[in-house]
Amino acid sequence: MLQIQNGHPQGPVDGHARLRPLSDFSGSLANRSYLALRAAILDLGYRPGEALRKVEICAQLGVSRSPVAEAISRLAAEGLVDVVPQAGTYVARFSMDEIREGAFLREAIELAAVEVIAPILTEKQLVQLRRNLRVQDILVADGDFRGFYALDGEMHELILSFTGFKKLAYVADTAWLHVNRARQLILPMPGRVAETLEEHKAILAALETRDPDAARQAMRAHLGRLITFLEPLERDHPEFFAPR
Amino acid sequence: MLQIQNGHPQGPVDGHARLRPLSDFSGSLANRSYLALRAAILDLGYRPGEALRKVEICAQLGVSRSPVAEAISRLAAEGLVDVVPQAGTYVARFSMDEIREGAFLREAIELAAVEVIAPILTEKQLVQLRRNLRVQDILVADGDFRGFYALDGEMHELILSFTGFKKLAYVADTAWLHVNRARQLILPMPGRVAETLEEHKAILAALETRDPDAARQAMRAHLGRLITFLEPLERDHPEFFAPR
DNA sequence: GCTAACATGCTAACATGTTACAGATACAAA
DNA sequence: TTTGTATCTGTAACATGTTAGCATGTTAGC
Repeated sequence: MLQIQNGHPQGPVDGHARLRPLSDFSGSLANRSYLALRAAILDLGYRPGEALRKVEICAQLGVSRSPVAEAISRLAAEGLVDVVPQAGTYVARFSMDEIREGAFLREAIELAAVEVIAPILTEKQLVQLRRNLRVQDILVADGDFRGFYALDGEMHELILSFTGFKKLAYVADTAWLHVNRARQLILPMPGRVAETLEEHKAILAALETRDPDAARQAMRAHLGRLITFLEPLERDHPEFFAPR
Repeated sequence: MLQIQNGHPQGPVDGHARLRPLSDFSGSLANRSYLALRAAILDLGYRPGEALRKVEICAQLGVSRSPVAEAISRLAAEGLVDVVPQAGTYVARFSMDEIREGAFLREAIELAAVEVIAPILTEKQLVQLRRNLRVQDILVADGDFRGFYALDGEMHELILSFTGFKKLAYVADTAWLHVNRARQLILPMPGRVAETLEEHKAILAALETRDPDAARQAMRAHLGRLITFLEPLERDHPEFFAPR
């Protein structure tokens, strides 16, 4: 996928303890290995460009190469790692193109979602959204950014689930993966969090009017603002980005 | 993923010759096995609900279980097969919900695509579209439905590629997989093909005006018509659909 | 006849041995 | 110094042996 021409700069930072134990996850060993690796990559525990040593990972997780191989092939499909045949596996570097593409895809999905659900939202569903927003309010007041991000994600997930389509959230999340990884580099700014909350409220308000176009507009405004905070990243952290 | 509770009805139909040889494909053995299986499933060479016998597949393709296992895990991720741990792998049945979801996702992507490209299309890109449409015209006149479907796919691919995003076409195709499989059950109707051509022309016409809303509308009309032909399938071919 | 314990066959999941290629290094030739 | 070639190392890709869970058929018990 990505050609790495010469030398693979940084090796492991400390050589261990970046993977949570498999007992934290559920499912087959392959699935658990996948989740453990994915979490570590998204947390930047493995740094972009770094080589993944399969034997080391096997030892750390206490499993054989088979489940780890399957985990890595799934990560490759999502674009989180680059596999160079017969040579090595490397944590994918950021790419502003991929981030923009993920944002575009997610925007397409969420705009289509609010458009279809706006006219047919039930009172029960609106209650769920209102409750979520009230909690967001409290978390912002408390300065609990981590909690706020969780509720943020939940709100978007709720909206997608109201379409009745089951895999939509998965596709949107996969698209958003690179954005989420990049977001680790941005310190949460109190002002931005308050703004985000206002944008969420505007989305709910539009949905309450049951006007598809208004809902689209509110959602577009929200997602459009997000990307503006990501654009400067390439300048600020060039070491994590793929050379152009 | 899908719970199969009781008995796995139909076995192999003729037991062989449904897989094209690996030499027809390129890449690693795992990738080639994936492509061969995928093609066979989409062609309905393997029927929905049928069990996939890994050893048989290995023998037919002349490879060991490893590449076939990876191929199957990819197919499972795309929802084309259902893996029941320690029990068996079955070709996924159709599900009208999944078909609708795929259509929704593809519509979301293509509407977003025409919306962004409409104002910025280059003359060169328009020429590509016009040329594609002229060929479609000829193929319809010749009654070459197979060729027409190929050009149809190419046109949608062109439009997505003009956004500059690389994986968009892949996501749209994956979403469309179930629809494509279901489409095998519909005989091409000359009238419908001519209609489709007109819809394609309307899309190009809208793009030529560089009006995003007109382009959205034309694309929406096109994709919306398609799904109406799929809805009767569940009634006409209940044996291929998952029980509700 | 009906139910439940058990035995059997088949499968995915996992472990591990083997192969072949990419890439680095060393060195020879120009 | 540069360039080409041989070798050597580490890795993914592949092959195959092993384990354990599910479905089913059979038999024992009632």
